[in-house]
Amino acid sequence: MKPTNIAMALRAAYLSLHRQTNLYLIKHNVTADQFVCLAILNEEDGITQRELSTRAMSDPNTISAMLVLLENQKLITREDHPGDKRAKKVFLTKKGTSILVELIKELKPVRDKMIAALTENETVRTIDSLTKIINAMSLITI
Amino acid sequence: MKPTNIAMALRAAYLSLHRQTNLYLIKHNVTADQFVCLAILNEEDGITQRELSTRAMSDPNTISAMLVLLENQKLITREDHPGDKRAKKVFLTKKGTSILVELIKELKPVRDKMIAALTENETVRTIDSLTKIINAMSLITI
DNA sequence: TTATAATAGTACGTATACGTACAAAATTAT
DNA sequence: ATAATTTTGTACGTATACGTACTATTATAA
Repeated sequence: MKPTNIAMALRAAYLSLHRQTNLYLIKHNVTADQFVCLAILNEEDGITQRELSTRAMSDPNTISAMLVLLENQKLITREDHPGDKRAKKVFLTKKGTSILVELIKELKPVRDKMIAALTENETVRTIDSLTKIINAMSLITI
Repeated sequence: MKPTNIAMALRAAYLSLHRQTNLYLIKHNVTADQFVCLAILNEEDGITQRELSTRAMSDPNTISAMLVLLENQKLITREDHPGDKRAKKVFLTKKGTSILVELIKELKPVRDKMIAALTENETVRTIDSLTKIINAMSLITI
């Protein structure tokens, strides 16, 4: 598998990673994208949906739908924002926090494959290059 | 925007590129993923849906649904495979071929941003690293 | 040759991506 | 202070991602 251009390489790499991640998480009834949300909330609780969508690189509509599902599974809760009646603050529940620990364990083989695939230098350089692409493609710069 | 790990960097870079591409193509009623299919068919006509799904890194179900939409727009046609009654061969129509030319023109700003974002060496190295990730994440190696 | 397994494609269901449109609330402009 | 604009979140619709299940066909095994 050798993509001819960087766009197809990005597509193939992202989709492959996404599929692998979903495969390892499916037994916990959590998707790769839901894992991203849970992990972000684990870093900082009580952020707004807007902030969560920014950090997760997801559309606010998508976050809205995902949070309904995560709420139904009792992995997160939402509270009215005290200072802004439009906004909602999102919190990990105890169940969400403990499941996240399991998910992280479950994903160890994926992390290991990723670490084995690239040297440390390559990893740093690749993140650097991807960051440049992200900034170049940023919608803000239109 | 500086992702902390390579998984999130990949996610952010791919989604950003995908959004940019969709933005530039929407006026032609073609999505980024449909563009991928059209471009692959332009390289080689008459391949099966299975082959197309492999090259596009898409699920056969997804390809099936996309081809219905592209067929409705008269951008592709499908014929029974002469040697395999299960399979279908996919072809670009004249309209599909000429629209693809327009789409490629439309995407010039995206290509230019991508070229400006990385040096030639960086681009080569990034494709190389992404290829390693693709192979590491390949479902075949499970 | 007949039974079994594998393959190509589709139907259906759920999750995600995201556009448009909307209501409620907050911010800014005048 | 009031009007105009922006922001937060949701509802709805279409496209994509992909699992499961199914039919038809092909390839393989017995």
